[in-house]
Amino acid sequence: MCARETGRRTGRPRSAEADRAILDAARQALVELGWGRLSMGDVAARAGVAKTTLYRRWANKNELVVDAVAALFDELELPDRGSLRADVEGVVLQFAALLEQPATRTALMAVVAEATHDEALRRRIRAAIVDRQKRLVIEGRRRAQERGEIPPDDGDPTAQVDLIFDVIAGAVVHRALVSCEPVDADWAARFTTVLLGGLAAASAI
Amino acid sequence: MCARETGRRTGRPRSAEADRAILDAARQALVELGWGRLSMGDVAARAGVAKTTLYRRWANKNELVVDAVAALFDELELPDRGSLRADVEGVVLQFAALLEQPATRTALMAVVAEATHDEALRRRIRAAIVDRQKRLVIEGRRRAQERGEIPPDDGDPTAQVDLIFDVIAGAVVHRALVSCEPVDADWAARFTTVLLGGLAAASAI
DNA sequence: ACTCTTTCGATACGACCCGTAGCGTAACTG
DNA sequence: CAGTTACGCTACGGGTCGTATCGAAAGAGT
Repeated sequence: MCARETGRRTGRPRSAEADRAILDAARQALVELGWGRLSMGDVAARAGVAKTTLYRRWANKNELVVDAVAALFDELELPDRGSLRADVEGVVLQFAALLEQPATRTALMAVVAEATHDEALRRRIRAAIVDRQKRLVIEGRRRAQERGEIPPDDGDPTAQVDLIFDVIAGAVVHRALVSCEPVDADWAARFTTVLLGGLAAASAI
Repeated sequence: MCARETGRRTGRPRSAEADRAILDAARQALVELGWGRLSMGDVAARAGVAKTTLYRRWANKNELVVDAVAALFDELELPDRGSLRADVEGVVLQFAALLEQPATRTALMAVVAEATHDEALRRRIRAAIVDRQKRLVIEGRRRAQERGEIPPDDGDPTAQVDLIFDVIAGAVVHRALVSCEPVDADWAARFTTVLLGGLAAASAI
């Protein structure tokens, strides 16, 4: 989205090191200053590059910050822990650990807030962050079906996947970012009990 | 937080009409422009007052916007609909309707994002918005216990109230603001089924 | 009526930031 | 070496924040 590949045959190549330095500087500045007080000049100074270099790669502040944030969520995974309950608790704690890092927390809230009145930014965030994490729900469901813990699909599972995703991500984000209370193993266990009990009741209809 | 009561014995009184005009203008500007592009000069112009008048009442932009937002959540209520399920569905839809208003949506996200790196603002928001809404959960629980739908408390119900609150508010906020999909009667019904089933399973332990 | 106190409107101001433009230089290619 | 592109640097216009200043207005008390 920043460096063109086609038509670039000669000339001084872009510094990949500068890319990393800029994104790191942007994340660091976002943590320390927040969205409003983050300035492009400051990011450039932290990265040790000129401000014009930032604008050669990203069109504006929003684009740069979103790119800096998107990479933070790539580390989420869903290792097979042997049972649906363990998988859910595992991903809840993993997600919570990510949100406990000030970088991720500040970045996510800032980006979501900015997207509230920017449709293009909203689409970009949904594609880069939200839809990507839904894979975790889909994968966990598939494993649980293979284990026989939940019944196989009858029809389109999209609605149920969306509901589960909103409940998990919503509850964790709300507790971590709005209520500002810890998402520890005890909370994860109680939350998982509610979620699995609820899904069992819902599928029994 | 703005008008002092002690020591104010004489002089020209503050215009209460200006207060309302400023808060209305701030909400309107927040909807149209978002946090980043909302300017104090613009709010002053919309309200028909001088910019200095804003700074005489609020220390800075954050304080003004938070005050403008806090009032939006006062309209939430929990009418008795006769059953726990109906009460939950009612408050979910009511909350969702509030979040569907661009004013509330933009304002909430902007304020939460701003609070991520501002401890004082965070405390203010929790006291003014979060803790206030927990009353809805406490009241709904009490009614359900009186009806015999859920067992009475054994010990401190704080943890369960907090969990329920995070699940309800988190799921609704996440669907409405992050997933950007509608919270309609169908979704509310399915969500309530999951929640009540989960609570029944949790209390059966 | 007169004074005192406080608020109000209007204007100007310094500081900061965004995003752009121009220029000379560095790095890489054929 | 010539051509092309990225880079650092500087400067700029436009906008905003928050403050300062000053005269006028609106009440309260005597």
